[in-house]
Formats: sequence, C-alpha cells, structure tokens
Amino acid sequence: MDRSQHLGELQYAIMRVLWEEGEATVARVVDRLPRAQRRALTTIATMLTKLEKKGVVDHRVEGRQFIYIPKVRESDVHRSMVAELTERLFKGDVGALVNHLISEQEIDRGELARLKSLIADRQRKEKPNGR
Amino acid sequence: MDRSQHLGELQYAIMRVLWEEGEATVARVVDRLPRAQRRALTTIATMLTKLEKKGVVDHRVEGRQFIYIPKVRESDVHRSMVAELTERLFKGDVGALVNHLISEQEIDRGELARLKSLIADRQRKEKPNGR
DNA sequence: ATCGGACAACTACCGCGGTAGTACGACCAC
DNA sequence: GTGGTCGTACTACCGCGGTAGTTGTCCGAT
Repeated sequence: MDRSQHLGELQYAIMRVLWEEGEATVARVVDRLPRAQRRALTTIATMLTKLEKKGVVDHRVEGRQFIYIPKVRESDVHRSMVAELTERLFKGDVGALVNHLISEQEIDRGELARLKSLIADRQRKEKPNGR
Repeated sequence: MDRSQHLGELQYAIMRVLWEEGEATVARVVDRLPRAQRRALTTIATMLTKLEKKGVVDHRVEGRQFIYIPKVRESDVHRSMVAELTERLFKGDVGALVNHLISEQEIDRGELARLKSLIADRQRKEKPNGR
C-alpha cells in the first residue's frame, strides 16, 4: 500500500532502536537514541505515529502505554533504499554502483581482499546449478 | 557553503541534461528531459533558480535568456549521495555496502566476474607504494 | 508608438520529514 | 474526590522538493 519505505534520518535512527530492542515504548526509544538523534519525547511519539501510518511499525497497548514493534526488517529497508539510489544514479545498474564504490570511494586495502573473497563465495553459490 | 549537494529526483534529472549538454537554456532543459520528468517551463525555471541558490549550477545572461551551466560534476554528486547513504545505512562502511550489494541485490553472473577484475585492478593500483 | 510574444521574477501551494507545545485522559497518592 | 504525573493525541510550524500561475519587462514587428 505504501512500499516507498524510504526513511528519513531520524526515522531510520528510530527504527534502528526498534530493531535492536525488538520492541520498545516511546520513552525507551528516546533514551536508546544516540545523542545526535535525541529529541523531545513528543517528537519521537509523533514520528512513531507517522511511521505507523507509513506501515513500517505497529503497536500494541500495554497498560496506558504503547509498545512499538518494527513491521519491516532492516535488510528490507536497506534493499529498498539502496535500490532507490541505484535506480536514480545508475539506472538500476548494481555493477555500476559497485564499480563507483571501489574506484571513487575510499576503501582500504584489507577491505578489498575481503570483498574479493565475498565475490568468490557468491560465485560459488551461483554456479552449483552448473551448466 | 552548501555542501549538502543531495539532489531530489527532478533536480537530478535536470542536472543530467546540463551535464550532457554542457550548458542549456530553460527551454532546452525542458525538452531534453525524459518524458517522465517533463514539467511546465516555469517549474523547471523555478527549480533551476533553487539549484543555483544551492550552488550546483550557475548562469550567464545571453540576450534576454539565461544559459545555465553545471557547477559540480556528476561524479561529485554521485560521490556525495552515495557517501550519504553509506553513512546513514552502514555507518560509513563502504565494504558493508558492497557486501550488501553482492549478497542481497540482484547481480548477474557475468557482472561478478567483471567486478572481481575491477577489484584486482584496484589492488594493483594501491599496492605499488608498498614499502 | 504600440502590441504581442518570450522569458524571468514573484508568489503561492502541496506533501513530507522534522520539531515540539499544548490538551486531555487515566491513574495514583492523599 | 482532587491534584499531580505519565503518556498519547492534536495542532501548528519550518524547510525543502516539487508544481505552476501570474506578473512584469524587454524586444521585435507592425
């Protein structure tokens, strides 16, 4: 219904708390938020309401407070946000983005080796259907 | 002064035209825009004004029209937008993003091989300083 | 000199992320 | 039961991407 599960910075920070905690009240979210993202309680409450309307979180009532739980997984959000950027900047060509990353972005030497073996793993997983 | 050179979808589409053409009038931008992004002339003019205030384009006057020219390169925008996402989603760990791309995102077999050699090239370019 | 067209400037709006104050209901302590 | 506290709902506002109409100006044609 919504799908465009693109999250703003604060929204993502809130989701991160929810993913880590599994579930949380508004107050819990606020004090689990990194300093940089800390906001007034009402702000976080508003944001959670908006996130719920957007379909990425859900809540149940316990006593007189709301316990929020994530409705989407972090990897789903990653996938959709990365895909969005890939689409915008590289017409959906994932290879072009990886290319950009390894040639234009800072990436240390050890990382490169790790990536190479990652690709090798991936190739091994693709191949086995063989021929 | 601005730095946050993150561009919206239409803004990026407009910049793409400017990068392709080198420079262009408002009218030229409009009819070089892909159908999906085509808008009223005034909309594009407004957008160009905003882009100029943001510091990513410049203009000179010729007769009674404005010729807009890009002030930043496409690769700069790519770098800063990709870096922004990497920061947001992977705490700046480029390797983690590449990892995500090759394991979670669709990427065809031939592409993997191409990437592997890309990494090899990159390694060859990094090493030579090697003590 | 005047009129129409081309073009930029100005103005106004919408949606949404973000920000937070204030209102209000429920519960607890006297 | 009355007052304070806790916690959500409601409301309002800002900035910005996006959208475009209206206005004003300048120029070329008549």
